[in-house]
Amino acid sequence: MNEEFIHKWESQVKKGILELVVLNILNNRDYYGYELIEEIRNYTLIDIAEGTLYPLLIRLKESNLVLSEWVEQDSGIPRKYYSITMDGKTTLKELNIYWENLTRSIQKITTR
Amino acid sequence: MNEEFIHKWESQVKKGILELVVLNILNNRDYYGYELIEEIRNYTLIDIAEGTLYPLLIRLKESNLVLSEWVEQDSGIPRKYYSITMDGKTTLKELNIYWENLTRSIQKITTR
DNA sequence: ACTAAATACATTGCATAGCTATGTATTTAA
DNA sequence: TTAAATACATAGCTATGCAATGTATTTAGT
Repeated sequence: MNEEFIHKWESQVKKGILELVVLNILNNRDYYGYELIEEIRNYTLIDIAEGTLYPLLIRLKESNLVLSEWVEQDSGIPRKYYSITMDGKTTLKELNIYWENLTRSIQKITTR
Repeated sequence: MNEEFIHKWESQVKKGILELVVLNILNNRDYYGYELIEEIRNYTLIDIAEGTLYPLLIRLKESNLVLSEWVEQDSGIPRKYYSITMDGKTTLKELNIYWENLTRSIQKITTR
């Protein structure tokens, strides 16, 4: 068993998948960044680094798939909430279709 | 719908996944590179570029997950056949476990 | 009261992998 | 005879995850 290979591979596998995960979570309700990290860890056991998530959210915004809004708190640091756009929803549908076909075909290979 | 985003995303999603696919296919029998491209296209509809596969196979070999052997043909160009190693098999089991957990958790997010 | 941890955002630089383009060489089909 | 297919390979570009680092506020522990 090649531990180093597996470690690097796990990082590579996350590329692209994290955007899929974030968009799907934002499709349910609005989240702020720090909250998303916890939510993703709870749902997928993926420990997403802050240095990964914040640039990711900026990319999604620049692609017009999400919007962001600063929200002051009664107590504590202001939070930047993200919401999915109409374009984000239609794009997400395409991603989910691609993902489903991909996982189904890989399923066939791993179990035959 | 953001076509450009989707196009880039599909490339990113393949990172890591292609190694999983190749190792799983090699787990059944030996293949040569050019043959793998066709096999992957048939099974997964993923059109893998030659410039992607050959470096990938070299990486797998350098990680001792596969072996390669030149095989002369009665007619035509010699083929370099790849076979999975013992280390490759145990590593692949780990990758498949990670992959199954990952896809199962994403499944929960996309359908809730 | 002081300190460490948690919360909440962000950026820089590195390592890695997919893709296009290009190259070599042989064989087959038009 | 020319184009396409077979079969291998590499260079450079682009994009993303991650560790490290930074700022600032709030909360919990001693």
